[in-house]
Amino acid sequence: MNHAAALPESGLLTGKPTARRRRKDARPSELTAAALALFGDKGFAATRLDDVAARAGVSKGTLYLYFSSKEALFKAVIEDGMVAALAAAEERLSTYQGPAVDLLRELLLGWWEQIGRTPLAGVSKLIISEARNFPELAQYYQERVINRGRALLRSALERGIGSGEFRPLNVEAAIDVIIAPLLMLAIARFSLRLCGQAVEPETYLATHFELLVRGLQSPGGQS
Amino acid sequence: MNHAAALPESGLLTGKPTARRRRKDARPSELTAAALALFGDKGFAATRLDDVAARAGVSKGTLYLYFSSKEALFKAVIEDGMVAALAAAEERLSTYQGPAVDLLRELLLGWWEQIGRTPLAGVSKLIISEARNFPELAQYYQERVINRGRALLRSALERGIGSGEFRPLNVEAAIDVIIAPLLMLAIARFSLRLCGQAVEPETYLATHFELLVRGLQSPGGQS
Amino acid sequence: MNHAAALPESGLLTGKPTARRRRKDARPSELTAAALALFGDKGFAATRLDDVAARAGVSKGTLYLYFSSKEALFKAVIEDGMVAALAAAEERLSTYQGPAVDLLRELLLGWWEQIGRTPLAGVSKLIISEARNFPELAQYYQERVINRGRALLRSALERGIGSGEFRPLNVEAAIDVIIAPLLMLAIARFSLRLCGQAVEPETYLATHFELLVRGLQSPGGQS
Amino acid sequence: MNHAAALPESGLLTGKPTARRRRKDARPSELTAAALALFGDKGFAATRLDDVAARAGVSKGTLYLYFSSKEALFKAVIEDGMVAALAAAEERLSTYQGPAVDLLRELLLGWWEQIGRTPLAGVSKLIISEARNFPELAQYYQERVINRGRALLRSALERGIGSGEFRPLNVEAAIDVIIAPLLMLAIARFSLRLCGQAVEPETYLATHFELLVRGLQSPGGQS
DNA sequence: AATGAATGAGTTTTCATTCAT
DNA sequence: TATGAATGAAAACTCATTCAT
Repeated sequence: MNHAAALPESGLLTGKPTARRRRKDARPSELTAAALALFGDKGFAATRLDDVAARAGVSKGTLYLYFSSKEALFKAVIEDGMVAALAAAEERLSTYQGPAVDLLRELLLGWWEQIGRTPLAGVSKLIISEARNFPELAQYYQERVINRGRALLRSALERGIGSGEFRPLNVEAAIDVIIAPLLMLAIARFSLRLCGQAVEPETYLATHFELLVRGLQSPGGQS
Repeated sequence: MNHAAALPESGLLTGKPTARRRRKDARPSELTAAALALFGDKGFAATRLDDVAARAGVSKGTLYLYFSSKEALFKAVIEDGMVAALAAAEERLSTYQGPAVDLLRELLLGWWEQIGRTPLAGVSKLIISEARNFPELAQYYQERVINRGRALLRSALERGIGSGEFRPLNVEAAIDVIIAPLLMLAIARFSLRLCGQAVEPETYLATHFELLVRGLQSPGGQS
Repeated sequence: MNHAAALPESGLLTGKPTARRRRKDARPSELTAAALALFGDKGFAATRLDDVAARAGVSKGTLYLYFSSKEALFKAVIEDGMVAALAAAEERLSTYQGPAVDLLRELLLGWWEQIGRTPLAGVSKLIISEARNFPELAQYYQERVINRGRALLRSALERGIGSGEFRPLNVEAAIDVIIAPLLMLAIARFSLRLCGQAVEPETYLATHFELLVRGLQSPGGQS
Repeated sequence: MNHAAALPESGLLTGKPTARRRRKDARPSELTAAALALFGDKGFAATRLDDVAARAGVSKGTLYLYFSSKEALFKAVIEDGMVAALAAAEERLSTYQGPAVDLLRELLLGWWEQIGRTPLAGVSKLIISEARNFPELAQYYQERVINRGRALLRSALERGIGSGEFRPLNVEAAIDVIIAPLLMLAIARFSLRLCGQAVEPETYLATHFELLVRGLQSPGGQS
């Protein structure tokens, strides 16, 4: 379902590396990108396919060459977003070995760099707005993206607790509390200035991190 | 425009305390309540007025006796939500005089009791989802509800910093970081289980508060 | 599914015998009548709902108040046609007791009077044209209408053979041969002048009957 | 316009008997054959050119190299069918000199062998279904095919009446009555099992012939 | 006040037709 | 010649809004 997978050399392999062919391979991701921008802005139901097509620079009929319905386009948008989000997470995941505090910082800043400040952030608002209208898709997203992100945080927290850096606490609840400001930052870009309104994202993230670290540290910690 | 203002005793005051009269006065808020439930669930565009009418137990035409358009109904839903939210805040605001930490706890728990766990929480998701489609309304909400909530938090933080309970920090950023987990808790009720999925709301809020207090406290504080 | 069933007194029974109510009850059969005329003329796919609505004197949206899709309308057309055809057959069926030859004449002429020369004849062309596109409906029609008509003919033939009026023959094949000219007469009204072109339907039917009776009679019969 | 005229030896005559050349010449009739199959099955409007192209093993664009529009393709299908039907009739027509009864049998069986049981039978259903949508074509078909077939039957009947084999009757009406079972047999192959359902085509035709001959014979005939 | 049948403008969807390759 | 991606006009379908009752 990920149409962006067309590698540069695919033309060579399939034997017809024409400009037209290259265009066709790129089309689906051009279309989902245009759709993401509009769905993220207006929501699924309020977005007209005419506008998606116009934004992508094609005619309305062309959308139907690649997606069988508006709903199929929506699903592809989310799925492409998931693939990209997972790839971004993959990169951040690395095999970090330092202190848990530093790992935590990496996760927060890495999320911002590779998701929060990119167009992918729109997927967050979209999923939140439309989850009830597309329950299976929402569950899939939950399992494949959200739970995976939570697992990254969980391992950082557990490592910190294990090493004595962090005090013992309810890890699951803490994960949610840590994620919430990130999601709100992403959402705010496509909605109200609910948070991050008065400050730059970087300042906001720094404050989040600072509060967090102090909140997590063991009482007799490195204060 | 605010139909929720119809207090229970309005019938008594106007001298016609019949069931019919009370019913008539209650109509608008019955309609906005039904609309809030559906708008919060599906979003504005995806909600049909047929369904709103059916949920309120009236005919579609009746909606137009009270609201001149779907958009007017939407605005009334938000405005009713604002009035109720402000009334709830009013109550919490009181003239609390104890330690800033206790005030902070009161704000968080009071929000949960009077907004987060009530149907009003749906307004949060709705505003987030539709802000871009109704910018004036969103701004109005921002000014009247969000900024007011932020002011409450600001005064608590500043009082704590002033008294030495809390360390100096970027207050505006901290406000956002404190609000985010609350909003996500509200949103999660009408969307994905994005957070609060594995734990009870009360546990979640307790963890949020605990992390927060430790994060805020002055280094040499009452540890 | 037969919307024409609205009896004159239905208004009384349901308590609101208003003109509007009477109209609503009559609508579905007005719509299927308009649809039959156009489907029979142009076929299902080539008929536009706009035209059906215009012929019925309503707007396109009104069609959707009564039928959930073009296909549902088509099915209602056929089903209404079936109900009417069966009612017509019912009447002809009576308890005829005379010679088989006379019964046969009654069946042929009765078919013409109550189906062949009425708008119901359009259903025959329609079913023939669209059977492959609506296989379940076609099978249902086959079972409920065609097989029932065949049964009527079968009993007439078997009675005649039993009484010695008719010579023994392959009854099933004979039924088909007898029906074919009737169907072609119906079809011709909505298609080419394939048969019955040069002669009046009554003359055509008389010739069919005459050939048939002579073809069926026992060699030593009533000559 | 008649592409079926490409005889097998056309390649030889033009001096380029390569497979490619033969393929090229055969294209139009491959396309009309594919189109006949689908038009006969689904009707003109419900058939997509995509499907015609796919069935013929070419791309959609290729259709337009040979036919300027869907309607032109339809006309070619009918015209090819007419040419083939007339050629088939030509053969049967011969200069038969025996008894009229035998001539009649030859016409019925010959029709079955050379039209009824071949794909040409599809043209009958197609013309019946689409006559109203293509009136000029229908009239052309009527004049060139139907009337010619009727003329064959007419001459057989008149010969029989002239020789005393058959009794005097309304010849035009009789022609229609004789043709109807043939057409229905053809139609049934592409539609409902309206007739011929319970018996084999050959049995059906035999019964038709038998009834017919007895129905036609003079009272004092060769019994 | 309340109803709900009717409307028609607005959207999605289809598919014959075109045309650059 | 052949292809198939792209188009856009036309058709199906939806639903906010109106209005006679």
